[in-house]
Amino acid sequence: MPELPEVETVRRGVEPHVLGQRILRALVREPRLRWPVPPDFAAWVAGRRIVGTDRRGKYLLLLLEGEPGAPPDRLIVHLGMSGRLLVVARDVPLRKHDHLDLELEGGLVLRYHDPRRFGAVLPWPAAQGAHPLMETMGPEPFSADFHGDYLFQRSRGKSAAVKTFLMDGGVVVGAGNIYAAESLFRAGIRPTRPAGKLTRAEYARLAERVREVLAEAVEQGGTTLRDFAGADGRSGYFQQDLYVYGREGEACRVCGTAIKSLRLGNRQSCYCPRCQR
DNA sequence: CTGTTAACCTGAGTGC
DNA sequence: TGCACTCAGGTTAACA
Repeated sequence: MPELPEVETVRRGVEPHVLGQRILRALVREPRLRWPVPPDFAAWVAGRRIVGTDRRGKYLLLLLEGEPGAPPDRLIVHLGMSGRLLVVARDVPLRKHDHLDLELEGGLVLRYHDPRRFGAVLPWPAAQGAHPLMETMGPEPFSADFHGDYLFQRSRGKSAAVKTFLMDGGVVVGAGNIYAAESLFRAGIRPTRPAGKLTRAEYARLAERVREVLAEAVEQGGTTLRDFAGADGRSGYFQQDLYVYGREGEACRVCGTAIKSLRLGNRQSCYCPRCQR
């Protein structure tokens, strides 16, 4: 499910409900996520106040009040492929795969739901410094560090397909299968081109389109194909704006040519053979 | 080092 | 209906 726009949509949906709220109690029904929820998790979060939210790549962060004067601890939430983080009333009945609840003092519950359990909920004390997961990440697409020249430099000597390169979280965070395909379409670049062979100008275009696509998708509340929902359970709308993803065999919305599909790194990759060279 | 593949897990869809 | 099979928005461990 969730690439950067979906995670950002969830963050924005969650934030107003949780800001300043104290977590009264945590209930872990199923600790077996991508990484196990540690046994002391409930004790670690109980009584803590949520002082902020943040996002790094596809990771949603809840900032928890630490010792006075100390930086906030973090609760790292990853939605994997099928995860949801919902704000619900306390009496909303449990469904299958509701793995974890954070009960807030105002009466609401932050509920983590994830059928495939590819996601994670991890406590991360500030005293432990940066999480290893965040250490190896590339720049945020909306940061000043992300631009065409950066992609150009990073890609030199690489023979891997440009789409694979773009989806590598060590290069830039946030673009998964949908948005990599859409960005490449808008930039007019074929996903199979070896990353090291693109020109500086092509990367300038690509960086711009990556930002554009992600920004539009955030604006639309993300893309809902199956599993994704915002914190309020509602769908996103960006699926209406897709040019290539999931449109194999359909007519290109720009030139009418049939959209083609192939597999790159075991991922379906759709493109327009006429618009993308 | 780079690049590719399989694996993690459940559910939905398809074809027989 | 049911069974076997394929595929799905992410990430990483294991391999060549």
